[in-house]
Amino acid sequence: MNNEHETKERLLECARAEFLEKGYQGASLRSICKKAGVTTGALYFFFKDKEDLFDAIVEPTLEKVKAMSMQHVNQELMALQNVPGAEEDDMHDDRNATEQILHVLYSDYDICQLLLTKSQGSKYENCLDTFVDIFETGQKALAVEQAKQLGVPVPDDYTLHWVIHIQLDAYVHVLLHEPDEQKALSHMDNVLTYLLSGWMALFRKKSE
Amino acid sequence: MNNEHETKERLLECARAEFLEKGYQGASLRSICKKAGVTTGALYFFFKDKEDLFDAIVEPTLEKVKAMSMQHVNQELMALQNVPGAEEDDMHDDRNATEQILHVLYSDYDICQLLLTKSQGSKYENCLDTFVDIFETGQKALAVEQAKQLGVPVPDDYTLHWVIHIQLDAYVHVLLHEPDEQKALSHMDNVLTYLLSGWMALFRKKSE
Amino acid sequence: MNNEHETKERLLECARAEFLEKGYQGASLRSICKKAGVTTGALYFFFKDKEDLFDAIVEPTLEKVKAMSMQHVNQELMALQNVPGAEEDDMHDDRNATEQILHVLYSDYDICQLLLTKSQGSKYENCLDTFVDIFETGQKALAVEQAKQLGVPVPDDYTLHWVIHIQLDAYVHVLLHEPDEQKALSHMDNVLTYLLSGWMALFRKKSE
Amino acid sequence: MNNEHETKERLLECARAEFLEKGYQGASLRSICKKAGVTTGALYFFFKDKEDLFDAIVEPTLEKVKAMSMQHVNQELMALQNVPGAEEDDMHDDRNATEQILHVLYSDYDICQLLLTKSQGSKYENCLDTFVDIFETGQKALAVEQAKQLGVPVPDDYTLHWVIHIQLDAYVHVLLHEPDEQKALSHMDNVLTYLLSGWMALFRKKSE
DNA sequence: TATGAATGAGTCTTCATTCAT
DNA sequence: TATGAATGAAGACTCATTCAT
Repeated sequence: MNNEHETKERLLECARAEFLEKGYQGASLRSICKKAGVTTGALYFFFKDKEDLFDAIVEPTLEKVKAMSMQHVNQELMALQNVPGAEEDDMHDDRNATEQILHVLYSDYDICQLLLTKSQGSKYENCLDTFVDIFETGQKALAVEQAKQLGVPVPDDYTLHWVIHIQLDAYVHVLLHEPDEQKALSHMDNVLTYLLSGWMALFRKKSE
Repeated sequence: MNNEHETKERLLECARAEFLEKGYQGASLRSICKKAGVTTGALYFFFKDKEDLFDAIVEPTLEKVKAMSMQHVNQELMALQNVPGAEEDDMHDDRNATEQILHVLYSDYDICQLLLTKSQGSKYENCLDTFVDIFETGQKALAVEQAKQLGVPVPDDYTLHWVIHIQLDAYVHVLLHEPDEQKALSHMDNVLTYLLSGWMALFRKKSE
Repeated sequence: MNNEHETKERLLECARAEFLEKGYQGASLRSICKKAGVTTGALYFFFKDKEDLFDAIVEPTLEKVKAMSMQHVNQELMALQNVPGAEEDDMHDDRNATEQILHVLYSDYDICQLLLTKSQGSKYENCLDTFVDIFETGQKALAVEQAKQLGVPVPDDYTLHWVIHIQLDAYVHVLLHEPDEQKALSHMDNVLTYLLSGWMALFRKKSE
Repeated sequence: MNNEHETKERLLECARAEFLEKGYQGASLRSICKKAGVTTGALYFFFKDKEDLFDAIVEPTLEKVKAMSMQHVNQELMALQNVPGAEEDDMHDDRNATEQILHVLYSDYDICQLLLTKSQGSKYENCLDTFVDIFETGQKALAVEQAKQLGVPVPDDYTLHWVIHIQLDAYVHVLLHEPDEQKALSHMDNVLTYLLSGWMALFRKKSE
């Protein structure tokens, strides 16, 4: 009524706060509406149900992150085909990628918190798996290529799967424990070293 | 009634199943009692409230794991003081430690699931942090010692903190995705290589 | 908007479907509006409230049937005064009347369903009584005349009242169980025999 | 608490009143509880849900009437096999049967009202059909027998089905319009004459 | 004519918890 | 030890209705 969708925005804001505070299951629509200064009916004018409200808060961010992830994977795949290239560049690329990824994640800081730690009971409970799937293709291709060049066997699927997980966990962890983007980035430098070394170790000849 | 604590045991068992199925918040005490064939009053004779019931299920395991963790840390600390020792032994020790740790975790398989994925809303929501704290002391001492021997600066606290996390995450991940203990152990071999390489990379001279 | 009363018609149509499906009480104005592709406000422009909407659907048919019923009663009354006539003609007239009545009822088949089985909670809950009242006058006159001619006492009021009811129930029953008008009519032939015999039995001398 | 099931009884009583007043759909559990002086939780201790509450009120009566109906049908069937007997006795039997049936119905007067006019939306909406089914077998056997004796064709199924309906409707009608059992019975005498004549008319030779 | 927004009371139902017995 | 009974607040959600625009 006032101006464009003011109430809806207020509802979304209050809902985000409530979900962050109490988690998806613990959140109360009543409480959200009270904070927003409207009746429950108003909420149901804008949103189909609790899940739909959560969706509205979380989907845009999720889509953004998903799109970015796919783009990164595609770039990696293309780089692999064209220039079977220098390691230093890889490291440099990784750094850039990390910076971009972190930036997107920190742009929607609390939405990410919501998805990662407060979504139990909603359909986003295991949304991390989606990203594992996305990165898996790229990582596998990389592993195959690298193994060929080094003349060693390709690490088994389970291990590769786990490596993706641990890399994603690095982002999750930093996001969950370091609220400042700059510090997060600088910390991620060390982490990348760590992860890269680990990754290389998978391609060492067993006999050595 | 029958013998000593039959009812209590039955309640605990049904509660565990319910918590596993629906999570801490989603679980219903009524439903637990119905499955156990008693009335809610009976439950409240044995347990103060919902949280207390969850405690009773989860605490013993948690204590066991905590004790074992502390013991491992202590052993490591002692080993560090006495025998500034051979690397191969370290690797060997790590393997042994991993085996023991996995065994304890898999002994109480579903309690661990409960704690790691179904405790949102309870005070155990972030119980992993406790273990990070426990291992942190040991890991720091190790880092200091190792840095001294290699003549490089000690990695910063944040990084060390994160390393612990990633190591614990390795256990969490395997526990969450591999129900078979033997397979878990064999997989962990690869993972250890990965983690150890990452760890070593933190002590490489930057100039190199 | 488009042409004259397009929206109103669409609302009426959707409302009829909803009332038929869920009954008066179970029907939802929202749901009706959604199906009609308008907002609730639009509905309230055309109709005062839920009852008024139901009225609009049901009244025309009700009036039509009421008018026809009164006409039949009047014809019967007039026939009674003029030609204290032949029985065969009666039967023949009855058959004609039945045909006409059925035709009107089947013309508005689902409105009749609505009134007879889905109007609980509305003011039409007992609309059948109206028709009992209408036919009662005619039937009583007929009974008096017939009793006089046969020299037997007139059946008591209660019985006469009931007879009307049972005759109407015959229509109701056929309407509710036989969707095809032709079959309904042919079935009604047997029923008329039945009803006529019953009616005659009320005028038999008790001594016989 | 007070004495045996006092609250439950009070709930049942208030519920019956509310259902009678507003119908199944219109009744409000809140309102029932308020009248009974308990909270909604109490109601849900005794009854699973709204339907279950309605069941508890209605089932015993329904079972009683059903049992009695089946017994009557069985008696009729047996009488048919043994003594292909005197008509006057039949009439007499019918009278007795009617008396018994009416007595059972009037014993639970308002439960019957509930079932017949206030059950829309519940699973008893069409409970009358059950009774049609019950009586249909008996009536058909009777029709076959009678047709054989009189040397006329058996009336078609549809007509027989309708006859049952109309006979049951007689009970329904009297129950719905005459609150006094004695008056109802005396009225039913006339009705029986009517119905019997109608029934006989179905077996008259068409040529005559 | 009709929309979009909102109300407020109401729906049935479930919850953890209590307590006399 | 445990039951049976009950509380009271809250859960998500739907309702018919209103009204400024």
